[in-house]
Amino acid sequence: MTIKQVSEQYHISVDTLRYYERVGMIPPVTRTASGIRDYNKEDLKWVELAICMRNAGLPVEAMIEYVRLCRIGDTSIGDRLHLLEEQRTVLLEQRRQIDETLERLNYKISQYEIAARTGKFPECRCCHKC
Amino acid sequence: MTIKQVSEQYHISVDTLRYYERVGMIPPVTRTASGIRDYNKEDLKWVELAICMRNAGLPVEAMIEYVRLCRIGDTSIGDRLHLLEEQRTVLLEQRRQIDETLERLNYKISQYEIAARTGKFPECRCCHKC
DNA sequence: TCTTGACTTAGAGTCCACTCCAACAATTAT
DNA sequence: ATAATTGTTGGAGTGGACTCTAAGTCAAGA
Repeated sequence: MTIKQVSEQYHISVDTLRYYERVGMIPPVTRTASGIRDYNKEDLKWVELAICMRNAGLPVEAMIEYVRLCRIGDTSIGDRLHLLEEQRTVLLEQRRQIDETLERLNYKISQYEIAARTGKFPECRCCHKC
Repeated sequence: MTIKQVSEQYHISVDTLRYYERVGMIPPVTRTASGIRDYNKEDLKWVELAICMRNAGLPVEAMIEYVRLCRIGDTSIGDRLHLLEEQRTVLLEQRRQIDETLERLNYKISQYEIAARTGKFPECRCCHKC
């Protein structure tokens, strides 16, 4: 699979795909005899994982470290487990923060909906007059 | 309340507090006669809101626009409601993405726990041998 | 009064995660 | 065969969100 096809399938730019490989966020991709990238199934799995992690906001650095650990073999299993658990903690905290903000947003939106209908804000416990 | 006290109370640097004000992410803060910031209750509410939004990962730009709309008065209520709903959509999508990544992470972690105990991976449906 | 520490601004610097560019090589279409 | 497209690299540029520095002002204690 060419870089362009991968780019289209995963809605990610070819520049970003090359960047991920260059910095080690995914292992080196399979190449044709003439040096052109030809993503195989496993390469795609790595791409998918990288995109998933980045979409959740995890740092590129963490993926680079994970890939590095994978490449040194079985002796790094404990370290890899530790890394994954750390990133899970980060995501759980991030989700908690999002939920907190969503609650605040929902309250503000409800006040604004009343304001939009009635022309003025109700008895508003909301911060700074909403 | 001085900038330093606010900085300590909200675990945010004084530089960031000044930056938020400078770019318009919060309205101008109350000052003493000699020009020194003296955050009052309402100023603090704005700081709190700004921090909450940023912690959830919402862009500074969105808060700037919200503050701008608030400052032009009641005619912007509809626009403010629209902005808040947009940001809520962003957060819901972000949370969905985090949940997806958490699921993947949890599966990988479970495989690694087995591997760490037994010394090798179980029949692994996980991508790239975990 | 003097020193110490906290405050002010404007502007420069940093870090992250891309994103773009130049110059060239390989493949595909006509 | 040639033109267009897609690929390659190394390196420079960008945008977002801070973070730091310089040069100076203000306030509280000895």
